[in-house]
Amino acid sequence: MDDLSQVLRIRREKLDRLRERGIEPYAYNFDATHRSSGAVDSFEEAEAAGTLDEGGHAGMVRVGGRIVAWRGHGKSAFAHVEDAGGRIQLYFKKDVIGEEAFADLDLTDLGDWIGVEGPLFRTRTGEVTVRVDSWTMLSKSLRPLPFGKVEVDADTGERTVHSGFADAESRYRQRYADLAVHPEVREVFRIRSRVVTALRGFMDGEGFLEVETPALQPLYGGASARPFVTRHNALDRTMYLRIADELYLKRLIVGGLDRVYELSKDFRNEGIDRSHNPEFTMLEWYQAFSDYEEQMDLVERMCLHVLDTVLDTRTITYGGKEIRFEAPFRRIGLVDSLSEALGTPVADLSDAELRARAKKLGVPELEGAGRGKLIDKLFGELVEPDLIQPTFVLDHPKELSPLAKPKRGDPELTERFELYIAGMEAFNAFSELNDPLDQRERFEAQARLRDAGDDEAQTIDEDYIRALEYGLPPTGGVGMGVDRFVMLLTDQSSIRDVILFPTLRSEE
RNA sequence: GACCCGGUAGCUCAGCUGGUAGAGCAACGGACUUUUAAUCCGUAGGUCCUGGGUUCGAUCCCCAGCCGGGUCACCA
Repeated sequence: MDDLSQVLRIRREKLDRLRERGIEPYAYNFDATHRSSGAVDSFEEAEAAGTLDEGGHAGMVRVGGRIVAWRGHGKSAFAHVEDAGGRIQLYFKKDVIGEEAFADLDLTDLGDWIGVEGPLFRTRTGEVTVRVDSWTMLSKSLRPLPFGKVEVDADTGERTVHSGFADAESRYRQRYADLAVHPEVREVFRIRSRVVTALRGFMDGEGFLEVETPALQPLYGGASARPFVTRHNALDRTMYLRIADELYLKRLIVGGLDRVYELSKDFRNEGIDRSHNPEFTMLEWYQAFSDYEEQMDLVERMCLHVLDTVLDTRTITYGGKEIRFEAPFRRIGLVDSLSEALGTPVADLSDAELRARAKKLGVPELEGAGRGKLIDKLFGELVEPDLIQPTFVLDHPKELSPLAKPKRGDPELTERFELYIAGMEAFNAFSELNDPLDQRERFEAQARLRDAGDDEAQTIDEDYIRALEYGLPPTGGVGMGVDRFVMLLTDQSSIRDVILFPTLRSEE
């Protein structure tokens, strides 16, 4: 204990003193009658109904919470405790709770969980408060939480937090502390949960069946990304964590489950930045007899459903920009919009000319890039930054879309869309390629890319081709980055801020 | 992976041309029975990220590393 810092040592000493005084510092349960917000509501109802007693007290409540603020006044004290409903003020008075119970308050600290019982009243300054008759220790905190002091402007209600918990690294590593001291962080994850619930509700309502496919796979596919590689001992073979759900879900369409969706973690062994975490949440769905046109309508309806359900608005602010969701969303052709940006039809430009344009814009690493890649790069440079309002980008080059059907009337393109919102790709969809022979050729083209050194090119999945040979009906499929969508709805600039425990390097 | 920025008390930060460190909050002791960033008086609290180097002397300068943030690249 000598090697503990002063603040930790003193709390250990208080723990010992609690036990010496016969107080168990770690309780088994607490029978609360209200959450803090409900207690305040009950007081205001009594007040409105005129049922307060002469002293201005409403009925007894029992509330449990974490002590987040303390103001001692000698023979009395004010505190705030916080629970899932918010904060409520407590008023401890020596001649109400008794000498001994009041003295025991010396052994409490910010961060302790306590339970209190007493009637509610309104203080001179107007705050609904529990006048504590008795209190119990629920859990002694041995490590100080980095509470900031919260200043609330009486006129505007504006909250200012003084010297809070700002170190990004600590906040991610100790998310429990981040959540404990930041109600607004808790709110982000409540919204995340509601978004997921709304997505499920939408898919279920559209007649889709929620399914679970393997996360641990003998062969990975369905996207271009490097996988996490692991080993199954009993089978004595290499296994991969999935990078996408796509190929398994389409096997289910072959099997006759005509509308399926999966909401799950995918894993990609790539870099980490503000919009990428190695494990992330995808929603993918596939609908038989459908194509990408119909899926655009479905995506629009889904976005509006989630916004209506979770935020009750169709206008959001992201990074200071107002984003309006109004169906139909804008639709632009990838190649058409690029032609416009270039001032010359892309079709009239040779690969060499495209390469020269890209080089002029400072696009690096163009060696070996094919026409499709050049078009994609130029699009990313010239068009993408302006896609703030929800915009469907249509019909990507075939080379970039090995699982999408050729576009009707233009076999160099595919029937594919990506939905961009606030410059971020949030959805990706195809009319699914269901010609097994074409699919084999596409896989083989990918294999040639692999042999040429592209370790993100897709691998040939013979079992998937076998499934296609049995017959995949026309199918529309969509993948949605759930984390990114939550970023939009919660106005968070980093994916780490919508993932409870983002991937970090080891602390040691 | 490249570049830029950062790592000092439990938290938020300051620290001058190099002389082994300060503040506010939290904590501790005292005063205070309606406060709310409570107030007032006092006290204690440090692996200055790690390891080398330069120097009489390094939180500070140099090198290497670790961790984080940002930008770019990668991630169709």
